[in-house]
This record gives sequence, structure tokens and C-alpha cells, in this order.
Amino acid sequence: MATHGARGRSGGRPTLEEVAARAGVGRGTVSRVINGSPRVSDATRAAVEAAVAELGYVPNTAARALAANRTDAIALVVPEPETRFFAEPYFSDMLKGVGAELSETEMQLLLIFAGSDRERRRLAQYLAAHRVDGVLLVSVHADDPLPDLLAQLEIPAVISGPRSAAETLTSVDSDNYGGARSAVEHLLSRGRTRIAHITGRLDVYGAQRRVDGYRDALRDAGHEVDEQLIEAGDFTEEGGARAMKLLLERCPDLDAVFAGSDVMAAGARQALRETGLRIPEDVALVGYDDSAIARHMDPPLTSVRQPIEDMGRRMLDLLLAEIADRRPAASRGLERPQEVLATELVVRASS
Amino acid sequence: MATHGARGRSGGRPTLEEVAARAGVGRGTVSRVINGSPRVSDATRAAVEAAVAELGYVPNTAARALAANRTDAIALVVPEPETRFFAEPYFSDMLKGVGAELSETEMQLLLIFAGSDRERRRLAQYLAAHRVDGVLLVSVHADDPLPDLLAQLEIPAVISGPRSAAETLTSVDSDNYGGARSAVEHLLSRGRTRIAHITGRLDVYGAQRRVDGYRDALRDAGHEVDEQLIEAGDFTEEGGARAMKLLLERCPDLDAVFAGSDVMAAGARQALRETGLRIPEDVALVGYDDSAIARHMDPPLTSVRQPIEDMGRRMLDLLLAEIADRRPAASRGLERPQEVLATELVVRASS
DNA sequence: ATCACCTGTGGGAGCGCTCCCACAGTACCT
DNA sequence: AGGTACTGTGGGAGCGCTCCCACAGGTGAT
Repeated sequence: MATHGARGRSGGRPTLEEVAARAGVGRGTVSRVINGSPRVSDATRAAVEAAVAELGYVPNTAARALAANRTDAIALVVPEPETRFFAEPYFSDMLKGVGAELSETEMQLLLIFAGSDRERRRLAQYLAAHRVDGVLLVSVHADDPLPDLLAQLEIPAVISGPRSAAETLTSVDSDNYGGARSAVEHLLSRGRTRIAHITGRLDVYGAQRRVDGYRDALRDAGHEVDEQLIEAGDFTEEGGARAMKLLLERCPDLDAVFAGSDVMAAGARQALRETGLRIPEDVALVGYDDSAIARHMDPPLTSVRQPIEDMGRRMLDLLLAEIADRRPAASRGLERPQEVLATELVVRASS
Repeated sequence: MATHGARGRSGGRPTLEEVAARAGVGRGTVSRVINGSPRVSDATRAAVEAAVAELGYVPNTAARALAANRTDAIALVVPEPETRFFAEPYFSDMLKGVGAELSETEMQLLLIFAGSDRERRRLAQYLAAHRVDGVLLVSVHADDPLPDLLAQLEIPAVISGPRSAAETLTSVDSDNYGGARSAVEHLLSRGRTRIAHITGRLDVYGAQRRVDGYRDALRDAGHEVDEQLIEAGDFTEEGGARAMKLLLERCPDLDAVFAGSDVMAAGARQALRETGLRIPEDVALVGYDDSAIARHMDPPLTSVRQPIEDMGRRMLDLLLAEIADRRPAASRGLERPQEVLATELVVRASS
């Protein structure tokens, strides 16, 4: 084995120092050029850039992280098992948005699943080691301790979908309430009156807001809300099917269903089919998310479009801003933005 | 802002030095305990562990990476656009296997997509900076320059599916040839004789091997190979449907189809349906992968099971061994293992 | 002419670890 | 008694960067 001192000498990767020597300048100047500081003359900058190119210099990330106390990496944390991640288009769309925005920067994205207890413990350790500069947290349940852990460790974080109306972290969300309203109003306008609702997991704030929107839309149109027409799902296809069956048993006269997600709508469709009911003739069906599933369903599914990719982009923007903010002046305790993006009803053959 | 020198002093994260002071030992000893060296007395170890617990000490990854010249991270590189990653169960199964095995270690997994040129350039930069200790490369095409780049940078790498019979990198693969043979032999045993084959992308070596298996199975059973019965797909559902339509036009008398992947089989099924052909009465259908799609298809799809999760695990094992190997003695130029895992035909209603 | 204040630059100190050398102490041979 | 060989330990040097202070040289106001 090479001796310690000789590690990285000749043959190894070039260092800042070597670039500096080659360009005939000091270390500080090379560092300034590498980091895009404006305080360098054009001639010097050109000389340094030439030396960098000749030597094929690439900064050592570990050294930089150690000296500058940052990692240039952020994590996308999914507090779900991997299976759900792949089953739900929501996550992949989010990842797409974040990835697109991130490729504009030098930052590195880490995808971390925290579905099991074991994975959670691993993540906590990971965060405690400050291996990332910030965290994007998607799909958080009301009682999740993760946001508080992040706050305690003072790690910048942005959450998709606040945990409650009193969320303290920066968050980006779509207008769940308005989206649900528009879905129900659409069904009402089609002459449906016995409109059922399959909810998402009610420990997800957004799912609750959709129920609120469902209720208010009916009420404002002068209908009473029949609690028998509301059944809790869990965002899975099986859950959607199960809820649909229960609803059909309880209320055989229902003429429309608003499902809290496209995946659950797919489950509901399956249950309706098995019962011999036609969509939309017998029962109109509306989903939520406007994912690929909605377009490919038979019949194509009317759905509330959430701009998930945009949400991902926006989350990243806010996170990067928060990370940058922290660096110069500790201006803590300021108001944290809660952004809400508009939804849009996409009408297709299912309603 | 805090002055440079005071960064991390009181209130910051505890350092090795502080742990050492608290435990009344030297830095070296704490380092040995942290890294599980056996050369520490039980009493000292206990004292250090107590100090670590009291202070909530977590090693600084950057400092460790800088001093030890390793990152404790590996990358799973997917040379495809993200959309394909999510569409193909192959990738998620692979990720599952790798993730399961990796959670036994302290290593960190990075998921990197390299579908576009832009992403490729980013990846090259990333690898040049040696930000990972090793790379798992899945689904590599014959002309991909990535493996050579890895070899040149001397980064340990394991590839899933060799690029050719002369692959130089360590690889793990399933027995594509044998799997294809078993599929065709099964169809022959069911009395089918006009067996078509929808291939995968032929720049993927494994897809070629499946064609070889298809050919040899027919030949060995005394049938001539009708080239009209072979059509190239591209591993996508649309590609499978398109290939099926072409095959039906060319050979309306075909009575069975062996598709190079379940996803393509799903496309073929769609095309067969549209033509009014029944599965398996008119045309028997066999897929490859035995993914979730196969089980949920209507009718359930006979498929060649590849132990993808096991392959992922095995790839990781080999990679970790290669990384560990490198450290002590540079024993380069040795034979690189090429592992081949067995496949198994899972017979269901489609054949 | 003096002072203040820019711009551009060099280089010391330090980030928190790992690696290795040195050495004290003990054990077991000759 | 001297030698040899271990085990356990402390701490110096160094990894490659960033940050900041110092300072040279210019520019413009007083």
C-alpha cells in the first residue's frame, strides 16, 4: 500500500494547489474562480480556467464539505415503503419535477425511503450526521415525528402538504379544498344528486380538506350531507374497491362517486364493474390527481388535476432559498411561506 | 455570522476530540472504537461508548471521507429516462434487492438516472469527482461508453447483464438463454408449433441470448426457425403491441407468442384482443420476468421468472467485495466473476 | 499631499477525521 | 537477566478545501 503521505501525489487527482501552481496564482484565487466569485480579473480567470482544463481538475467534494460545512446534497424523503412509492404516480411525478429543477444546479438529490422503523432509525442517524443541506418531505401524516426532528436539528425542510392548518414548516400544496369542490360541483351540474365520496387516509391533512370541499359543495348547493355516502379509503386501489363495495351495500341508490385519488377511483371502477354498474350511465366517477391512470382508464376518468411536477419544482425553489438564507445571516423565526397551487378539473368520459 | 474559528465550537456537534476528552482517552482510541477495531480493551471501549452516548456524537462524514479517501456511498445508475424506470418492474425489483442488502451496512445508496445527454454529462462529472465508492450499472446497451469510463476512472463497478460474451466488468445475470429455451419448450409441449417471438432491444445482450434460446429450442425439437416469426420489440408495452400486429399480419397462422418481457406481453395481449383472438385458446402467450404484471394480467400470464431481487443482492455483494479488495492490496487484473442465476418457468392460464 | 476606500491577490489557519509511528506495559521465551 | 513479541494507547501529520486577514496598488475626495 502507498504510504499515507504519498496518497494522491503523482498520478492521483490534481488538487487546488496544483492548479494554482500551474496557473501561477495562489490557492485563494483558484478557489475564487472555481466558485464563481466576481473578484477576479479576467486575465487571471482565463489562466486558471486553462490550468483547470489542462489538468482535468475536479474539486474534491469531501474537502469542500469539510471546510465549508455544507454537502451540496438534499434528500427527498418518502415516509412510505418503496412499494407505495412505485405504485403511486404522485411520487414519481414529484420526483420528476424536483429532478428537472435540480439539474439546473450543482446539487445532488438523494432518494430516501422511510417506511419501516428500521429505515426511520437509519434516516434519523443520517440527518443527525447532517449529510444533507436540506430535506423535501412528501406525504406526511399528522402524527409523523420527522418534521419536528428536522426542526430540532435545524435542517432546512419543505413539506408537500402541511400536516394541519397550523403547519410551522414551509409547505407547498395544491388547493385540495377547491379541487374537491370543483369535482362535486361538476357532478351536481351533471344532474347527479346521490354523490358518494371515497376519502384518502384521514391522517393526511389534504385528504381531510377534500372531504371539507365535498361537504361544502353539497351544502352550498342546498343538499344535505348524507354521512352514509362517505367512506374512508387509504389511497390504494384495494382500499378504493373495498370502500366502493361498502358504499354500494349501504346506498344502492348512489349515482356518482368522487374518489380522493385516481388509484382509488381505479379500485372503485373495478367494484362497480363487478356489480354490473356502468360508468357513467349508472354511476359517474371522478378521481383526483389526473395521473396517467386517469387517461388510460376505460372509460377515461374525469379527474382533478394537481400540478404535481410544479409543486416539486416549487418545493425545491423554496428549499434552496432556505438553505441559502441560512448561510449569511441567521434570520430565523420569520414567517414560513405556505404556498397553495391551483387545481383544474379535467372532464373525461367517466362523468 | 459566527467567526470561522468558532464554527462548531460550543453548541455545535461534538467532535472526536471532545469525545476523547470526555472519556479520558486519546483521539486514536475513540477512532478505533467508532470503527470497530478489535485492538481496544473492553474497559476503554465501554468508557468511549458511554461518552459517545452522552454527547450524542455522530461522526462527521465529510471529514471521514477526506481523511480516509472513501465516501461510504455507492450509486445505482440507470442509463434510462426516469419514465422507463417507473414503468418497468425490473428496476424497482432490482432497487428492492439492493436496498434490502444495503440496509445491513452503513453504506448509502444513490439513485442516478442517465437517460439524457445532459444527465450523462452530469454523471460523468460526478464520477470524475469520485463521489461514490462504487457503481451498480443496470440495463446497459452494447455501445454504452459508461462501463469504459468507470474502468478508466478505476471505480469498482458491477453490471447487471454483460454487454457481450466478452464482458470485462464483473456481472450478474440470469440465464437468459436457458429461460427462453424453457419457455419455448413449454409451448412446444402444449402442442404449439407456430411460435412467434417478440424480442427485447437487440442492443441488450440478454435479449439476444433469449433469441438464441428461442432458436435452439425450436431447432433441437426438430423445427425449422421461420424468421418471419421473429419481430423486434423494445421492452415497452407499445412496442409489444406493434410487434404483435406485424406478426399477425405476416403470419396469421401463429398459435403462440413468446415475448421477451412481461410488459411487451401485455402489449401483445392488447393487440391479440383487438384482433379478436383468445388467449390461450387461439394463441398461447408467455412472458419474461414474472413481474407483478404477469400475476395480474387477464388471463394470468405464464412467464419466465428471473430472481431480480436476488440479482440485486448479489450485485451489491460483489461490488462491496470489490471495494473492500481495492483497499488493502491492489490486486488488479484478476479474473472478474460473471455470475449467472437460474430462471424458472411459472405456468399460468395464458398458455 | 494626505487620507479613505476600493479591487485583486496570496497564503495561514482551520474544518474533523484516519493513518501510522512511537512507546509503555505485559508475557513468554531463551 | 536479556531478548522478543505481543497488546493497547496517545498524538503528530496530513487529507484538500474555504474563509478570512493582510496587503499591494490604484483611484478619487479632501
